[in-house]
Amino acid sequence: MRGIARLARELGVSTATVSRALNGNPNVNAETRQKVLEAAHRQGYAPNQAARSLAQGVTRSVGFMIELDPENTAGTDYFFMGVLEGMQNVLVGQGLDLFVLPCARAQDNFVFLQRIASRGVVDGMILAETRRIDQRIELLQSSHIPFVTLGRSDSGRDYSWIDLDFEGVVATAVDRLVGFGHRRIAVTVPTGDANYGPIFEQAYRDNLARHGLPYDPDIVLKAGRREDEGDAIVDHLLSRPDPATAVILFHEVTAIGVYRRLDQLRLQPGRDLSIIGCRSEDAVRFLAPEITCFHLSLQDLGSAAARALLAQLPSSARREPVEHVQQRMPLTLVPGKSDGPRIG
Amino acid sequence: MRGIARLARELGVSTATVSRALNGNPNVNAETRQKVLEAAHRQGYAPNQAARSLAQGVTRSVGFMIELDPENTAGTDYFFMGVLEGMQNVLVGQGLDLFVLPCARAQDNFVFLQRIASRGVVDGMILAETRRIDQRIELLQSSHIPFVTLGRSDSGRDYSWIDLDFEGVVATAVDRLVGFGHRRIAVTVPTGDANYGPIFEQAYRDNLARHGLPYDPDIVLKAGRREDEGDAIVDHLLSRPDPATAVILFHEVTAIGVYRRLDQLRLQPGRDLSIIGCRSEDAVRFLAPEITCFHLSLQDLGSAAARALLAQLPSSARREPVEHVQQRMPLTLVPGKSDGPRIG
DNA sequence: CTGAAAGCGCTTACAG
DNA sequence: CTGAAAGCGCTTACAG
Repeated sequence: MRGIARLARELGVSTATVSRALNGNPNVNAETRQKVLEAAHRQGYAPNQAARSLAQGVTRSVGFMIELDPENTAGTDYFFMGVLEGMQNVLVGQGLDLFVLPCARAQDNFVFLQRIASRGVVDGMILAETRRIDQRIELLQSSHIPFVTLGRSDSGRDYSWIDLDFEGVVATAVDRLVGFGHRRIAVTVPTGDANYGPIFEQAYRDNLARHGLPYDPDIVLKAGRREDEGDAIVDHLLSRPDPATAVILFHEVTAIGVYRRLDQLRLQPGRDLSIIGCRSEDAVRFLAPEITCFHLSLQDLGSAAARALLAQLPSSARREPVEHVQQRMPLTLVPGKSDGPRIG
Repeated sequence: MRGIARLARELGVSTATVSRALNGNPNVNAETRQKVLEAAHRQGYAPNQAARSLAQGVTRSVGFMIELDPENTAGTDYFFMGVLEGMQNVLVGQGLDLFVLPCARAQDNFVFLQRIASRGVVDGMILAETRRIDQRIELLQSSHIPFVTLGRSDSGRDYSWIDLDFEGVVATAVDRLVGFGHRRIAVTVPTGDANYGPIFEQAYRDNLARHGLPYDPDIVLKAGRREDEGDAIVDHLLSRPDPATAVILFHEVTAIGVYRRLDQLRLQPGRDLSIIGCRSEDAVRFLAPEITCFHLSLQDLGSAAARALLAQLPSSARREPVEHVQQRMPLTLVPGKSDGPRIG
C-alpha cells in the first residue's frame, strides 16, 4: 500500500480525511488537519499528480509552447528567460505549474500542439510567435482549451492575445525622425513568418503616410536577427541614388553591424545615419554612441500573458463569460545619441 | 460517456480492445486494429494522459529543470535552444514528451524540484547548471527518479552527467599560447555558483603547472557573461607591473569589450594581447580579427543528455543494472587570428 | 467533522 | 483474438 492510503492507515483516519486536510477543505478538525499535515511533511508525501488530475479533471498546469527556430525573437537572447520569469511570478502564486513545451524544427508545430491538446496534459496554453495564419488558434478553440497568444494573428476570433505595441513604437520613431528633418527613413523588417513582420511593416507604411512621406520598397530591408546583417544594411542604404538618412531597426542587435560598417566608412551613427532600435536588447547596450531604442519589460509581458490565461481558467470563481484580453504592451522611448538632425 | 469508452461503444468492441489496438499490442486482429485506428484518428481521440499515467505508473515524459538566472551560461545566447533541439531529436523518437521546468529566481530550487519529484510529474529529470554542492542530486537519488545532470557536482555518487571538457579546452589553449611563447597567461572565470567555475579555474592551474608556469591570482579575473566586462579585463591586465600577454576567456562574449578597449588603446588582438575564447558564441562571430575559440555542438550536448537519461528509464528493455554515463563533451579548436606569437 | 464508496479514464492480467 | 473486471491513487458527493 502506498500513497494516500498508507498515510491514512498510519494515521488511523480515512483517505478522505487525509485528502481534505491536504487540500484545505474547511470541514476538517483542526487537530486532525495538523496531524495529517505534519505526517505528510515528515514523509515527503505529495499526492500523485496523475491520480489527482484524473479525479479532478484538471491538471493545475499550463503549457507554454515555443518553437526552436533561431530566426524567432523568442529563440535567443534573454527574451525567453525574461518572459518565463514574469509568467512564473504569476502562476506560482496560483499553485499552477508551468511546462515549457519546445517544438523542434523537425516537428510539425500543428501536430505537436494537437498531441498535447488531445491528451489533456495542461489546463491552458500560451503560444509564442503567432503567425499571420496560425491554425493552432482554431485548434485550441475547437478543443475548448483556454489559451492566450504572444502575438496577434488573423486566425480565430475573440481570443486573448498580448503583443508588443509595434504601432506605437513605429509612430514614435517616425515622429522623432521626421522632427529631426528626416524624409528618407528606411526600416528593417524581420525574416521568418511570425506575424510581427507584416505588422511592423504596415505600421511603417501607415506612419509614413501620416507624414505625407512616400513609401519606397527599396529602403525596406529584410533582416534576420544577426549582428552582421547590419553591414549589408548600411551598404544598401547608402548606395542608393537617394540614400536614406535614417533607419529603424526591427532587430536592434543588427545595430552592431551597422555601427561597425559606418565606422569603416568613417561615418558616424547619429550624424551620418540616424538609427533607432525597436526593442532594447542587452547585446547592444554598450554601443557608443548609445542607441535610441524602446524599452519593454519582459517580465511584464510574461505576467500579462499569464494573467490573461488565468482569467480563462475555470478555477477562478466566475459567473460571467470570459472576457478576452487583447493588449498591446506599450514600449517606452529611451533616447540615445544614435539619431539626430539630418545634415546636408 | 467519453474517452475510450465512447469510442469502444461506437465501434462495438471493448475498451480493452481499443486500448490494445492503440498501443500496438500484437494480439489484435488486423482489421479490428485498422477500424480502431481510423475511428480514433477521425475523432481526434487520444488517450487521456492522466488516466494513462495512473494505470501504467509512468508518465512517458521527462523534465528539464532550468533556472532563470541571467548569470548562468544557459540563460542567454542560443545555448538553451540548441540543447533543447538536441534533446527533442532523441526523445521524440521514443515517444517521450519533454517538459522544460523553469525555476524562477524567487523560488528555492530545491523546493521546486522536490515538488516535481514527489508528485510524479515526470519519469526522469535532466538538471542544468549543477553546483559544486548540489542537494538536488541527493534528492533525486533518494526519490529513485532517473536523472542526468548537465555539469558535474561533488554531491551524490554514481550518477549520470554530461559536461563540457573544460580540462581539454584549457589544456589546448594553454599549450597553444605557451607554444607562441607566452608565459603570462591570464584567465577569466565565471561568476555565479555553477560548478564549471571552479572546474575551469582548476584546469587553468593544473595546466600552468604542467608547463612550469607560476600561478598568479592577480591575473585570474572573475567575469560575468556581459560584453562590457571585457573593458575592465583589458585595463586590469595591462596595468599590471608585469602585464599579461595572453588571456583565456571563459565567456567568449566578453571578447567584444576586450576588442573594443584594445582598439581604444590602439592595441591589436593577436599582436598586443592574445585572446582565446572557451566556447564559440554567435554574438562574437563577426569580430575582426577572428577570435580563436572552441566549437561545441549544442545539439550534440542535448542529445547526449537525453540518451543518458533514456538508458536509465525502465521502458528500455534491460536486465543488467544501469550504467551511468559520465561524459565530457570534447570541444574542437577553431584557430582564429586573435592569438599569436608573443612580442617584445 | 468523518468514513464508505463511487468514479475519474485508462491498462492489463486473467479467462475463454 | 477478445471481453469482463480489477486496479492505478486520488477526490468528492452522500450519509451519518
